Amino acid sequence: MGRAPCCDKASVKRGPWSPEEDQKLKDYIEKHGTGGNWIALPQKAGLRRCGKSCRLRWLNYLRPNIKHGEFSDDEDRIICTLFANIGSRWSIIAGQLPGRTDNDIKNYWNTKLKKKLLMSSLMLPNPFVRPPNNINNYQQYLFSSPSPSSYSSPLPPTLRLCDNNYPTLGASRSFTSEGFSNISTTLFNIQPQDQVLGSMQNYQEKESPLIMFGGAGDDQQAASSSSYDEQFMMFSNCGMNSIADEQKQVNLGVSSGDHEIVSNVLDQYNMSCVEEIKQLISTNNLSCNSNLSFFVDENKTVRSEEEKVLMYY
DNA sequence: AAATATTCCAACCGCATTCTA
DNA sequence: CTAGAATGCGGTTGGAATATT
Repeated sequence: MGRAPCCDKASVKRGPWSPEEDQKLKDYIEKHGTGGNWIALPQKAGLRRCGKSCRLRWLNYLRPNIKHGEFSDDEDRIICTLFANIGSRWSIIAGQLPGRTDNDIKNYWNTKLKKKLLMSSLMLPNPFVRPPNNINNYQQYLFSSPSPSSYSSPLPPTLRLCDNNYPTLGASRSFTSEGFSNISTTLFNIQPQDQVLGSMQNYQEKESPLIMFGGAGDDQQAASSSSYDEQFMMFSNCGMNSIADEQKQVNLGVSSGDHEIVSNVLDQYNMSCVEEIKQLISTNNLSCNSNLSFFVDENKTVRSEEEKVLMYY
């Protein structure tokens, strides 16, 4: 038993509003107001529409002083700050932005602002502060951490390293119609003051998968966001999930066919546990965009755990 | 130029809350 | 006080517009 419909759907017009319908609704409300009864309004206004539909059309489009078009930086900041604090309470957020409707803000967030945020990493905890040592679940930490409103600016211009200082190797190959080219590598020695995302983006050929050794946390975000189609591999002794006990961790985001390149890089740089890792890579049937994590525990046993590398979207 | 994919947003849907008889 | 109606809200979707292949 579902809820009774608010109107007879068969006798009511649906879909986009015509200019004539808009005019009728506008004229009626300007002359008589809503009368506090949306259900009765369409009939009085001579519209074959559901009352709910009329209400929505009026509130989101026809009522005076509705602002359409580009959102300003200030509006972005307000939306970001409020979203970080109260989540998707669109009507409350809209209340802080004169002329904007909840629907408009919701759409803007879902289609544009969220992506913008991802790139600027607003949703990460303050990158200048290393996470506490006693966390064992980085994802939990991330989502429960204090709101990013503690930022001096809600939209930091770039990511930065926290207080780590890892030599970081980036390796990439270009992707052409002939297939993948030979691997090329670059060694970064990233200092805490370096702008990681910026250097990654400068380095990374736009359409290349990326392999990275070293780095942690936001380096991983940088790798994922600056790599082609999410194809990146990251080998780190300080990963997203095991900062607390300082287990070695290898985070991999690999696409199928990458086994060879991984092996080559591992050989070339004489990583510890190379054999175990290579074994895991070859025995796991890695598919495109799959993400695996490998942990090396105190007994130097490599353990694999399939998990999504954290992405905030 | 055509086909296909992606983006965007107005509108819909159904649940939750508030109102009112 | 209570049940049913009305309204508010946020997630989802259809399809037009635009971009890409």
